[in-house]
Parts: sequence; C-alpha cells; structure tokens
Amino acid sequence: MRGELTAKGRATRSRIVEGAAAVLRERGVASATLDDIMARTRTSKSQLFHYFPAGKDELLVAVAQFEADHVLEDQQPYLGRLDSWEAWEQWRDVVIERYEAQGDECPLGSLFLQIGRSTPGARAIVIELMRRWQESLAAGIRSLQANGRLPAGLDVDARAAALLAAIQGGVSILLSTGRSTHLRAALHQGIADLRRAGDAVA
Amino acid sequence: MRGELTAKGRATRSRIVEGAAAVLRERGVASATLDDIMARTRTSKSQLFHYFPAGKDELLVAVAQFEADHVLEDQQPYLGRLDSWEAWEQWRDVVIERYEAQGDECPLGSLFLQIGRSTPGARAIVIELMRRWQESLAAGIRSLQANGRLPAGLDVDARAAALLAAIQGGVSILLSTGRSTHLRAALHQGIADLRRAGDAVA
DNA sequence: AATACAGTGGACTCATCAGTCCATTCGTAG
DNA sequence: CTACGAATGGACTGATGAGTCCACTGTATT
Repeated sequence: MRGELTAKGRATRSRIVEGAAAVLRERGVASATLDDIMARTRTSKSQLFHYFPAGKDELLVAVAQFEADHVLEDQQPYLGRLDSWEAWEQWRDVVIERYEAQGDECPLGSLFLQIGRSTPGARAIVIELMRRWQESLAAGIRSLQANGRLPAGLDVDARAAALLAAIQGGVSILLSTGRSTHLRAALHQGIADLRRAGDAVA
Repeated sequence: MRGELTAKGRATRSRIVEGAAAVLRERGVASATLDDIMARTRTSKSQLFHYFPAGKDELLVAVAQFEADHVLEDQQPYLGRLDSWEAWEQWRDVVIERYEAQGDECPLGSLFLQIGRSTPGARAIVIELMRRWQESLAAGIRSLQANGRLPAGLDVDARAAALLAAIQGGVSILLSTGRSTHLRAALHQGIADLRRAGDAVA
C-alpha cells in the first residue's frame, strides 16, 4: 500500500494522522472515536480504512509514531548540544516551558500507558523513544566529560537513566495533578546533582 | 446510602471493589467491562448499581481510593522510618522489589492518566496520594537532618519532590517498556545524591 | 407471624462505534 | 478521449456494553 500512494493520497494520509493526533490529545485515547477523527480531518470512513486497512489500531500506531518523532525534535537544538552547563540549563528551561504549555494535552500521555499496553507495536515505539532520549542525555554528559567539566569516572548510563526517569515522572505528575512543581524540582535537582558530582571529584 | 448498609451489604460492596480492582489491573481501565466485574465478583448488574448508583464512574473512583490507600501501606513500615541511610536503602529495595513483582499490573497505572483525567474525583485522590507520599519522604529527610546525617540547610521539599518524580518516572517507564532499569537507577542515584549533599557540607 | 426494606437475579433497552460494502468521482497514463 | 485504478462518500451491519426495570428472596424488627 505504501508505495502506491499518489501525492493526493499521501496528503490525505498525513492529514488523517495529524488530525487524529490532535483529537487523541484532546479527548484521550479512550473516548476518541473514528467519527471524531473523520469530522476533524474531513474524511470518510472508507478513507480511514483505505489508508489504515487494519483499522483503528493501525491508525493509533501511526499516530504514536508521529508523536514520538516530534518529542525529541521539539527539544532541539538544545538537546543535541548539551556541552556546557549553560546549555543544560537552557535545555531544562525549554523542556519545562514546553510541558507547562502543553498542560494535560501531552502527546506522550496518549502513548504512555494508553496505546502502549494494548498494541505491541506502540510499545516498541515508546521503547525506542526512551532509548534515543536517554542516549541524547548520555551524549550530553559525555561531552561534559570531554570538556573536563565532569570527571571521567562517572557512570554515564545510570546518570542518564535517572535523569530520564525524573523527567518522565515530572511529566506524569503534571499530567495527573496539573502541577509542574515536580517536573521543575526533578530537573533542577537532577542537573544540580550532576554538577555536584563533578565538584566532588574535581 | 453509606450508613444504611448491613453487614452483608458491606461485604458485598467490598467484594465488588476488590474484584473490580483486580479486573482493572489485569485488563486495564479501557477494556474492563461491568460484565467482567460481575463475573469476577459473582454479582449481578442490579447489585453493581445498587452499591454504585452513579454507575461505572462511581465504581472506578471507589477502586481508585481503594488502590491509593494501599500504595503507601505497602511501603510500610520502611517508608515511615527513614531515619538512617540503612533504612533508606531498605525502603528503596522494597519499592523496587514490589514494582518489579507487579510488572505491568500497577494499581497506580490505572489511576494515573487513565481514570484520573476523566473523573475529577479520581484526580483529587491522586493529588492527595502524591502529597502524602512526598510528605513521607520529606519527613525521612528531616529525620536525617535531626540525626545530623544531613545538613540543616537542605531544601527538603525540593529534594522530596524530585525523589517522588524519580520514582513515578521509573514506574511509568517500567509500565510502558517492561524494564525496571530506570526505576533502579532513579532510586539509587536519588539516594546517593542525597547522601552526597550531606558529605558536601559536612 | 407480619411487614418493611435491604439485597439479589437477570432480561431488556438503547446508544455507540468499529468495520463492511458498493456506488461514484478523480486523476493520469497510454 | 478512454480506460483503469486510486480516492472518496456514505449507508448499513453487527457487536458490545452501560444502564433500567421489575420480580423475587432474605432477614431483622415489632
């Protein structure tokens, strides 16, 4: 199916994915229906099933992929250049700002726990996203080491994993309570502790 | 309604709540039906609506409360006595062990993001749980300060918030990827950093 | 023993929603 | 300009599941 799409077809398909993503963020995976998506994207049932023959699940996975592709992109260029403490702080502020602005309309919220558990494809997407996210953080820590701002002996992967967990937790709490206190605290403390790890040895 | 329940009624009601909780953990909030719950708890439709007149939503909130009540209880007595580094480590290991055993059947997973967003009552329950959890961690930090194992100048609330976020993130990642690496890293690093905060000043 | 009400059973209704099917239009290659 | 397949419209089906209703049973109180 993929190769046979005309330009018009491709346009419609991505209109569907983008519109579906918006609907899912607004209404949540549970209560979003194909009719909602049809209304939003000005498409008909037959179009939905034309582009996603396996039905709703296939569409959800496509949306998951679409959202996942944007999560890290949205943190650029900061996430890709974590080579100084200033860069880390800039990145931190961007992340906080972005998630505060999203409020409880989180693209990850749709993936995380909602699609993820039901369809195996979506779980793979989340795993891959986490892997890449953590790898970006690890790369940032390594470049601080290269700069001599952090000692070489640091357990980079453990640091990156803990930082990633802190972010995810902060976001989860933001989603379920509406408060960003924890996200802020997690990121500030996480980076401060990383810095202190340098001072301790240096 | 509450006050009028006979002993038999109370027994049935809690059988429903407990059974529903089990069903929700197994099948997820999205795909669990009243029929599933009826089958599991050996009750009829009329019983469900007798005890929860407002229907499924009311039952879900009751389950949320039930689960929330158990989350902190399950971490006792460790969570209540975080007055030495050994106690923190014991608590940490209990938490990790418990969540690893649960795998993706997490009571919080049901609350967090799934019930929470739809019904306002459930959100309040999650907020209260987070508050109490964080307060327990803060109390632990304060008792370390009282012992002289941590300096008095520490920002206790920020530390506790960050630690809570780390846990939640670790659990979220465990739920969506099936791996507990991040939960372990988050707790180990979090406690290690707390300890280092003491050394730095002491 | 009578009565009143909590507790229980389960058939029935009604709405919703994913998915099917066929008819029609559009776009393009020959 | 025609023929073919992609693209689209939308009515229809079937399943599912929440919630209603009424009849029946158990039990405690007087």
